[in-house]
Amino acid sequence: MTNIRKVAEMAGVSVATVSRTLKSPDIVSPGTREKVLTAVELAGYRPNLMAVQFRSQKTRNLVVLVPTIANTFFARVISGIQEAASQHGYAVLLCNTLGDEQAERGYAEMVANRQADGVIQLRAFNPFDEAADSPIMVNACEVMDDAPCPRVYLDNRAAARVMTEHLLELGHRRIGMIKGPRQSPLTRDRMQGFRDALAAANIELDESLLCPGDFTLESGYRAASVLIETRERPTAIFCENDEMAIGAIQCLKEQGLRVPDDISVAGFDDIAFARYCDPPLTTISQPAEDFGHEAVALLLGLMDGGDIQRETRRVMPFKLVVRDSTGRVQR
Amino acid sequence: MTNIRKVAEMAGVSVATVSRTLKSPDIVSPGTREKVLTAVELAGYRPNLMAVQFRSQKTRNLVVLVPTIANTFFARVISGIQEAASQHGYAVLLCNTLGDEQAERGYAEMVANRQADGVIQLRAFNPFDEAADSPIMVNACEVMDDAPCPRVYLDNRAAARVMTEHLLELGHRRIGMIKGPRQSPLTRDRMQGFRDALAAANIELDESLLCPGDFTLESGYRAASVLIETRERPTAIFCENDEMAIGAIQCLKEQGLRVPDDISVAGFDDIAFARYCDPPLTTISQPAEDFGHEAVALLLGLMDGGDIQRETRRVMPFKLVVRDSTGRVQR
DNA sequence: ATGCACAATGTAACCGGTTACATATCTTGT
DNA sequence: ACAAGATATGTAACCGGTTACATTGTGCAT
Repeated sequence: MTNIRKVAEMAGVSVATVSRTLKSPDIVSPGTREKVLTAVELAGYRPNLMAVQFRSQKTRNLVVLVPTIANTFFARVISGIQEAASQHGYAVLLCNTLGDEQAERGYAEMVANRQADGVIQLRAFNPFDEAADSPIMVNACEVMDDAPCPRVYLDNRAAARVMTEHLLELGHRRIGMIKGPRQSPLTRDRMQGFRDALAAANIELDESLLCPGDFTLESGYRAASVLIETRERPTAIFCENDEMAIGAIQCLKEQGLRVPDDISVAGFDDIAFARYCDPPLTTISQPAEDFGHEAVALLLGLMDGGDIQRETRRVMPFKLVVRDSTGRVQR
Repeated sequence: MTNIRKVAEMAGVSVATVSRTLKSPDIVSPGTREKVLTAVELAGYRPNLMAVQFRSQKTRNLVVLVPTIANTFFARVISGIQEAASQHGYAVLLCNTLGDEQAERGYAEMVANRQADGVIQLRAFNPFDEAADSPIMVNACEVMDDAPCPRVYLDNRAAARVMTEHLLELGHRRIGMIKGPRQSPLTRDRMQGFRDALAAANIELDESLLCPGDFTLESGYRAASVLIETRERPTAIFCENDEMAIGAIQCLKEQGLRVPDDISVAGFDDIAFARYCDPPLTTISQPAEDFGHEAVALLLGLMDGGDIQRETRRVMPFKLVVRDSTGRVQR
């Protein structure tokens, strides 16, 4: 393989001159520059990035820990990360962890091992040693309450409250909820927003209308089948993501219920399918790609040792998108 | 940062002994091994992977070029790649190219630059210099006819033929098709399978029933709205992927048509949503994750210089999944 | 006791860039 | 004409592992 020494020999200069010609052309004389560049061309020389990385102790790789890439919302966030990263000359090492904490710890070690310069964690779990109090990490989407790093997230509580108020305005009083995994702070926050709205409207929450789910289509389907069996059926169901909402709608329709005439359904995330299901889904839209952009920006800032502190937070905006899956309550 | 020399000093041995203790413990005496291991522990020593990679000239990174990560089928393939790669100690560098050939060429250079050991390309495009006749690459899913590398793919022609025969058996004679992007060999092959089945049944193909699409929900919706305006409306529509089928169904229902009573719709891929749309979609299921596993296996074989040749091919199995979106033709 | 095989460990070259420092050459002001 | 500074280029150390080769030590056969 052609290396810098061979090129130097061909051009009749020293290795330092070759290196300088490629990195800061302005400090070598035009004549030598010409000689070196033709030699580079002739030899088809490409600097060995591994040597560069080794020397500079920077990989220009970012590790991204994602619970499931199969989730369309995460897929969009990753697109955003990828886009921002390559704009800044970073590559993305994707790690589909399926929530396996041991695997996440392993991937986080890639930073200690110098396979990557930093980590973007999309789940509320700290894969670093507790002792390390300032890991090179940014936590996005599902954030920890006490993350020792910058955070990018949605005000899930406020968003859930807005959606609940929308349902209340349509006259719904018995509202079911299909929740995410128990340990997810997303679930806790969205639940809290739901409670806030009910409390403000002086409505008592019927705990039997809270159903667990895990953000998959299947779990939404199963949860809906449970909810419609309750003694007094809810007139609306608020699902913590769109996949579960779509699963729920399918179940309701199979049971002969009309959406939204007999029962309203709301989702969360505004994935592409939300607009194309039947009926199109009322949901909360989030700027998924921007979560990715912002996470990368914070991580790069953190690595630069700039003014990004571990307390830094970015709260992203949301929007209530009303489509046809929610309607005025019938009596 | 603690390096091997510091550990050697702490343990009172040479750097070679430390290296050997960690790489082939059996060739150092138990006594020294003990000393070295405690020193490693004490110092919290982690070998600098960049140095290791530099020395060995192997990165243990694989580049994956994917047209859109937002496509649920590709998301599953990537899951499979990731899984197989990490089983073999490789990390995945994900590159969401959006079909930008310039970007793909740039990512392919990561191999020449030693940022990665090989490439998995999920699109029918050769990002390497034509001159390089054996790039370290495997082409999967959308494969080139003349790829200079191993291939993993479905017999799309046969699968499309099977689906078309299913529609013919249900009595359909006027069948529309929503195609993928013109330049995709997937489209060409599925079209060919479609033609094969019609020809075998002695049915002439009405070219006006072929509609272009681009594998997105939106394009399926638009194409369907065009198809139902044709003078003599088709009784079935075969879509080249599930996203377009779901978009099409939504359009048909909005126009007051019942699926499958008025018009049947078939998809391709069997994504998770296919089972949960209304009506559940008849489609072709592909072992998406296995495409990923197989692609990694071939790539590793290619890198080992084993018996994997550039002519090697793996044809993956498919299955017709009949659900409720296709039905007997009404008259 | 001598020689030989083999095991355990040490020494130092090497991978391929980058860059601090040294050296040589050319300007410019007095 | 000469000092001082600027400009251009070369030399070699360095990053942190790995490993060929050298060295030393140990056991065993003769």
